[in-house]
Amino acid sequence: MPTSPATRAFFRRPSPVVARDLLGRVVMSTTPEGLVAVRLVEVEAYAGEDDPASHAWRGPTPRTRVMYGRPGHAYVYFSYGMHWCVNLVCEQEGRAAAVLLRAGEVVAGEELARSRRRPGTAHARLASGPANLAAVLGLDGSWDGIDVVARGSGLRLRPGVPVADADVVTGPRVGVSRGADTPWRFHVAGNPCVSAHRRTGG
DNA sequence: ATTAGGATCTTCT
DNA sequence: GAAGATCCTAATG
Repeated sequence: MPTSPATRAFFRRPSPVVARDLLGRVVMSTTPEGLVAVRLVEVEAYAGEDDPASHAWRGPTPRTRVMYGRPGHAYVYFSYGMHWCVNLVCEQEGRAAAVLLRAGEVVAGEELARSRRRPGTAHARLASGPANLAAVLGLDGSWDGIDVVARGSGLRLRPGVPVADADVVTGPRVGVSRGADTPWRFHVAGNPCVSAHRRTGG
């Protein structure tokens, strides 16, 4: 029964299980500018080629190459011509399952995180939304494929404070039309950093 | 409070 | 040519 997100076994499990377990965990990026850490409060699971909402639905492309690789690596993709978003690859090699990191609270490196966002952004909004979360961590395409389990990696996970079942809310994934009936979005009930409160409530 | 539009990548039709 | 795992700003009620 893996409990630490810093192990390969943690990511070998089904992506919805990994997603739920990631709530409350801390993602940390280290760059020459410094360190930023975010405690996750909202994530979404995607399956591989079985999942019509997944980037891997139609099979491998150059972009999704990393999704088909080993678990515990980051799949970083460019969205809507503007934004970067981060997933963590799950299950065994070849399965293309992943968890999208959607929102969190900045718990370390607030000043650096703030410098990567619009001036005047409220604390709770710094990492609210997948592109915002990637932005405060300083991530872009050069991070695609990075191993978050490897010691000394620039992107790592910490145990954080796990979230009790009573505080976990599940629902349909945000912004997807195909596969919208699959309740694989997980977030912390009532947390102000959750990105889709206004749209879906809870 | 809600809505509409812009930015311009990757993939599919 | 269109849609998408988005976010921000400006224009409206």
